[in-house]
Amino acid sequence: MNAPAPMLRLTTQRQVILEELSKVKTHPTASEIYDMVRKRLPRIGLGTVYRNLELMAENGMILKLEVGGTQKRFDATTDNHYHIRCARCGKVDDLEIPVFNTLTEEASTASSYQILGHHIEFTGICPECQKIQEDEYEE
Amino acid sequence: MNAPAPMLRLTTQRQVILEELSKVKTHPTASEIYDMVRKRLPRIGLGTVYRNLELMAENGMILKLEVGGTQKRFDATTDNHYHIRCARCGKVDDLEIPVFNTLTEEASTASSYQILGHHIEFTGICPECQKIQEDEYEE
DNA sequence: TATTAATAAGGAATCATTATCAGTATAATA
DNA sequence: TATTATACTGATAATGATTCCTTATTAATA
Repeated sequence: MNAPAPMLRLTTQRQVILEELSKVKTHPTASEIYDMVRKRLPRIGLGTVYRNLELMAENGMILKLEVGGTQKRFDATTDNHYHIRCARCGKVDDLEIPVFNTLTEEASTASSYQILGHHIEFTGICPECQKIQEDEYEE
Repeated sequence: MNAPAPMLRLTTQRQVILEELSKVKTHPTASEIYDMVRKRLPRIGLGTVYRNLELMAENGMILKLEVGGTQKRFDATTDNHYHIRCARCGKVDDLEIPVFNTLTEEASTASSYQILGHHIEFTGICPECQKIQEDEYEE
């Protein structure tokens, strides 16, 4: 059915993308990663960044976050954890609360889907944007 | 700061969009809603559908789902509930498990964000796609 | 080292969504 | 009811994110 997956070469581009993504605690979008990587590889193409993020996500090397907002975000930490997204600026951070492994079982009994996993996304206002909002009130 | 919100007129287009969205239990995308509405209003524009879905979401009449996948989805049921998305066909269904209101408080203590809410999205394979996968194995 | 398969870069193409604008419909009120 | 102000529509253009395509490179290995 599926063609055999080609072996992944560890090219310079791929390595740098992975390194830069691992450096940050945020969850950058493809074009943010492109900007980060371009400082070290000025001739890299945006398409290369997209292709490799996709390939590495398929191989479980990184996580592609299917969160709200218009752009997909990527994460070098692959173990399950939850996220919080700023409703104002769109930034995504990790949330340090334990993962509810029981949720998947609970969902299995409530649904005819074959459950694969779950993700919790909180919405809020980040500290920076809280400040900006306060300033706006003062004007 | 913000201009006063204009009053919302209940135009035919708006009414039909709301009616069609209320008819279905799924969570259609804007273009799916466009197709549904066009059977009754053949001359409606796609932009009108987008504009009105956005306005009605701002007014709390419907829910704009910030779920994974490339397209936004809309929901006529505005009370908080969780969703499950098919990893294969992208369909989104409701999940009948109770909402964890305590989660928001828990997140508040774990984060410096001002928490507004949360959403849980399960991933799985819908019954239809399970069938298709079984058929593929037999070949 | 020669072969070949995966990969890169660059640009075109696509898809979803938003913005613009000119004309129309509706509500407010004179 | 006529006038005026404003919301709204439909068509189309513009934008933004992502994917696709083509040709040239590059890494693995025979």
